[in-house]
Amino acid sequence: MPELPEVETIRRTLQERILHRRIQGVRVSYQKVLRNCTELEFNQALRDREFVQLDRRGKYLIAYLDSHNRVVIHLRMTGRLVVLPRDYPMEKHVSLQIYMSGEEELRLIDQRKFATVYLLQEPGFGPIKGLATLGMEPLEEGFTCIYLTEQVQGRTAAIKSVLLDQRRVAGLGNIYADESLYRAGIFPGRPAGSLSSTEINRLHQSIQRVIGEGIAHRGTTFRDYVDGDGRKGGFQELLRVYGREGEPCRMCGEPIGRVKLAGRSSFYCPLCQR
DNA sequence: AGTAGGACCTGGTGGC
DNA sequence: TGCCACCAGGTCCTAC
Repeated sequence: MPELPEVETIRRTLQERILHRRIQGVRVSYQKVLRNCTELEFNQALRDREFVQLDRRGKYLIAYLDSHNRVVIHLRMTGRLVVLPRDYPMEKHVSLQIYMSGEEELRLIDQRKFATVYLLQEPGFGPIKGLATLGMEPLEEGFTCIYLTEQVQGRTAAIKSVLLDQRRVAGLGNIYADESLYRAGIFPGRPAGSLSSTEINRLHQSIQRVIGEGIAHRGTTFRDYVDGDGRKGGFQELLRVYGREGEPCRMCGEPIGRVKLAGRSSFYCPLCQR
């Protein structure tokens, strides 16, 4: 579900509510959510500790304990993280609860059970391959036109697939990739290597703008995304193509089209995107 | 090296 | 109302 702007919004809202609070224990109701440790090990590592820092890399959340151990969470499609009073009624699909001082708890709720949680007790991100191999983030200093050019040149794969490849650009998902390509006027199925330098420049600018605006609007609630406070995002009002099949393009009025690329729906304007 | 397809899961929607 | 096929914002693995 959440892409970079949503995960960043969750990070910002959550850090106010979980940092520097004593962890009293954990409860794992879906065992497979823990990918590299048992419930017992997880409980032992967290109990009587506190989180001191909450970072984000791509779509991963990284929570640092005062022991220097780290908890890494990826929400995948439907994961949600919310802080609630301990006696708040249990929702369906709760995978994990972390009990904190102050009679509150952090809940991981995940309808499709794809979300993953790791406990890292050694330096580095080795055990989490996707995290260890992430590319540049759109708003990171190193994400330059030159960098993007290196990522696309010589590739025959569709530019959309390249944008979704987290090793090349960290944090884009289906929504923000489509919105970036629309704003750059590039058809998602174009071979990446066929983009001119002008198009790469436009795409670079579009990605940064779309991600920046996405964060400013606290993410996109297309289905059920909410931040750590339970609030919906606002960027869905600003979507130009995603989910708008058949509706008029805001630039030219042509009905928005949809194609399957790499198994994913891609929305685009047949006239504005070449 | 690339890419297509299946796997991981559940629920909502639309067709009949 | 019931049943069924299909769809979903992500990533990983295997097979070609």
